[in-house]
Amino acid sequence: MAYGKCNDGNWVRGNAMSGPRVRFAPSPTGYLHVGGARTALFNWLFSHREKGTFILRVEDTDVERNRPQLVDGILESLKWLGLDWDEGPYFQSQRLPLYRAAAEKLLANGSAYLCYCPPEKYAGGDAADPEDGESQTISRRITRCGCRDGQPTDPNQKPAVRFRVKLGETTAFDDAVFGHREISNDEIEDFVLLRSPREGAEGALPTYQLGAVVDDIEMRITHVIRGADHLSNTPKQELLYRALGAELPIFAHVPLILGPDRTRLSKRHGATSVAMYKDDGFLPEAFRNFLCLLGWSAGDDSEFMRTPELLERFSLAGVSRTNAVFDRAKLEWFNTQYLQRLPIEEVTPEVKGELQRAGIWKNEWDSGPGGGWFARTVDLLRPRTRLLPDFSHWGRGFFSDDFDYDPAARQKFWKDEKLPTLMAKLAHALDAIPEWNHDACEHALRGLAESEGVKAGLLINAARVAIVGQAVAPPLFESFLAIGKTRVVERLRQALPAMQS
RNA sequence: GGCGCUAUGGUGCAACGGUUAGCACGCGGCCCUUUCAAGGCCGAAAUACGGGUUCGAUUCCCGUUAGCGCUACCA
Repeated sequence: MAYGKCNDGNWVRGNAMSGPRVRFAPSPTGYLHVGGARTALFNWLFSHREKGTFILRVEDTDVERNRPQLVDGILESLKWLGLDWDEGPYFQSQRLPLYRAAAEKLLANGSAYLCYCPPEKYAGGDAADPEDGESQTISRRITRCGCRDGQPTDPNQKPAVRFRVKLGETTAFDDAVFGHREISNDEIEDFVLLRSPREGAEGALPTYQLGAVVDDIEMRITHVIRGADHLSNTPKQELLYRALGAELPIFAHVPLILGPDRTRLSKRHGATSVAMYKDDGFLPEAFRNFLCLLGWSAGDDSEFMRTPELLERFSLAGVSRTNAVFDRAKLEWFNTQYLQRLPIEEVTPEVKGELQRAGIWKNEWDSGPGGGWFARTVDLLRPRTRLLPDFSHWGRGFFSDDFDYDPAARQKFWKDEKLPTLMAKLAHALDAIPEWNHDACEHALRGLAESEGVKAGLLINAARVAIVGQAVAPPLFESFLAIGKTRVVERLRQALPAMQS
């Protein structure tokens, strides 16, 4: 082996002069999905851990399926996740001459040949392969047509360029995650390098195999960290590296992320795009922490790990080989943990963003005396929050006078018919408090309960619904302080009519 | 169909020849209590199956099964 593991378990070349170079190469056929995000995260962690370079490359060679406008969304999602790159984004669509030159070289040295078979002959293999398992058993076979031996099937066709796989040999490589891999070349088809030029197009487009390898060579990628769906493709790429006279990078394939039904995660599983999680109100760091633990572990029981710790502990050696199911419940748990455990100054900006989205943010909370109030209020609310929108939904009454009474809360805590009278008295008693503090409020309320012969809980629960419209809220007297005397008294009085109905 | 990869509670991970198989999420119960969370404690829940190797297999080997991947002029 030309390389080995260094102390921390990460694979590096023995004589690496500078740090490793890795890349994340999404293709703009959709949004950034969680599987891609996890791959990007591993690359990012690895490159930072090893003081290397993280390159972003957009693989947009499939004109048919490409949606250029999706690129921005992908970049945005990466940024939201905090996965910044050092180079790029490079676009394969702007590097076409590179791939064509490589194909020429392979043609010239006999590693490739022109294939004149009509594309339809091979295209649509999946369509012809019935998912239902009924009838026709189309066994797909390894493509080896007459063109390989210089007998063009149809010289009138515009040819594609295929790689000439040397039969009777074995191709092997060492994967940093899956270990030693070996396959007989006889199992590898003569894969296409350059697609046949289409009508009206200016030239031939490369396939994934060619594009990825040429770019990885040209960009001097040292570690290819990507999804395990490429494990079976790797021998082909190794053949390409050799035919191009390039040194092999270290491959590290990471297991796939599955849906709850253990099939590959896809749209029908619901939220699969990173953007949706952002919209749902997850914190990027919580999402990162969760994602990192899908297919990787620090080797012990550690779970809650902030990014610096992840950076410190990440290693390819800790990557598992089994596919993992994406569990939203656990993601939410992580978010809850972050919402509660982060230093308050790290969560207030996020809450500010949420309140802005909800249209109830006031600039006076930003700094000065008001800033202290905002941070204290967020701190008061956060033990009961799970996602960011909780602040603007059930926490709305703390920031806005415009809130509704939750029907279930009214139903539950406004049942007692004495309540309107009691609440009026409570409002009066609170209004009379000279110094608005926790104990004074509690004193006033409990005193009233005692003199009226009712349980304090009755007043507490009813008052809570009256001041914030919710059955769920922080402890009442702390809520009183956060909302302020004037508003509390006002809201108590305003609730009276609703309480009677 | 062919080739390959994988296999620990429902889920994510630990145990890398010897443990009463550990942790976390979720679930159930209890405590706390001013609602609801959080937190604390307790509990149910797993080595896919069958053969080997070994004094001893979750762990190593083989087979079966299942899932997934590749088998495209997609990436």
